Amino acid sequence: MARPPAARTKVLDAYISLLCEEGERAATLEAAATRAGVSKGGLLYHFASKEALAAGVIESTEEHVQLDLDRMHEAAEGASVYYVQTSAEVDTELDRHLVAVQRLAQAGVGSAAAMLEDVHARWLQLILDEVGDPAIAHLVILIGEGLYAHLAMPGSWYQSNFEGRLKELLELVPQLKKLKELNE
Amino acid sequence: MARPPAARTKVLDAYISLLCEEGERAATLEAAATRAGVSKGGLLYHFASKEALAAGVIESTEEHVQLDLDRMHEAAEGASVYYVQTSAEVDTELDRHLVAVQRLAQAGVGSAAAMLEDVHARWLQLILDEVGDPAIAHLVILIGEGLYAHLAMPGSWYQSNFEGRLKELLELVPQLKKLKELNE
DNA sequence: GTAACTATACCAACCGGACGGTATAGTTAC
DNA sequence: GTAACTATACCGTCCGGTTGGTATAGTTAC
Repeated sequence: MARPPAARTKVLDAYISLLCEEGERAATLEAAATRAGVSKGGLLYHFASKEALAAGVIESTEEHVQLDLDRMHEAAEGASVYYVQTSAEVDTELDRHLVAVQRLAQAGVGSAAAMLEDVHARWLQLILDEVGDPAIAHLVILIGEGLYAHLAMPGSWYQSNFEGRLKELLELVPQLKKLKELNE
Repeated sequence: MARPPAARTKVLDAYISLLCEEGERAATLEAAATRAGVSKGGLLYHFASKEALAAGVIESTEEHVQLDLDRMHEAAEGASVYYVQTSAEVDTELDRHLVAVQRLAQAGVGSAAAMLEDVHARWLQLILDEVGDPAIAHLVILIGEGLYAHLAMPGSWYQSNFEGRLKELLELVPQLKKLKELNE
């Protein structure tokens, strides 16, 4: 191997950015190549098809997810709080990847949808391990999902209405565990 | 004047179905026309452009949203519970419309994104009127959003994991109001 | 009352552009 | 000399939109 495949990484990153910022429809092969500063031929040298590109995104995402799950497992603040907090983070590499995968899933890429299901299942398991009760775990997952949906949506409604309230929200999350007792 | 424009309604319904079931990319003019049992030309007679079709969906959605907000305002079980419950309903006309608008928003249709922001703001206001505390209202909105995100996602993970747990969840929602006191 | 005309509600065929993908010939860095 | 590209040209397909036409029902003029 002579030179390291610099283009491969750049193309993947550009494609993810396009998916996040412009949507799946705008994320064409040529647009990805241009944004990556690579020729279309160069892109297709590394990713033989658009499907292969999507697979590349998913593969790269899986690595980030695995790291996140490890951190979540060992988080001092608990899995639930960690999960909600990271769901609200916009600028991490993991979130960029997950938004991209979400876009792919909604565009009909089956493996992307499957991956999201799998990730959700793994998140749920860790939260369930912490909080014990399935209904509470359900609640926590939904809150994270809700935050996530806002991030994945174009527009700034979330920013202007919930900004700064995140800290307050995170303080409420550990209290959710008490709900079950309260309910009985 | 003469015949009623039967095609118009059928086309709108077909386009919404396509957006929900197959995604924005598959929701082409020809696909919508075919599903509506109309020629492409016939479709374009009623909706001069794809943009006009989207506008038709949004307009139709606005009517359903208005009805829902009225019902939410007068719901005996309270705005929060009503909101979460209806967020989990898959088969209503309103949800079909909202999923369609969401798909449009993520495909870059600005007016669709604007509408969703507006609807969220109105939902939040009603919930805030009920629960008083902004952080709790925040929480409720996010739970509904989370449910909604699952519905809008292809795949059946939600069905197999959360099915039947909705009742339990809905019982927890009114308890959320107590969180604030608990926290102090 | 009927012929001429208008408006509505479509359909079928086509056009231009974009996009995914192929092919090929040449270039650069190690 | 080989992996990692660039550059360009091209093909088939699909998609949004245009055009030209048809059928039907109501409206007007006489």
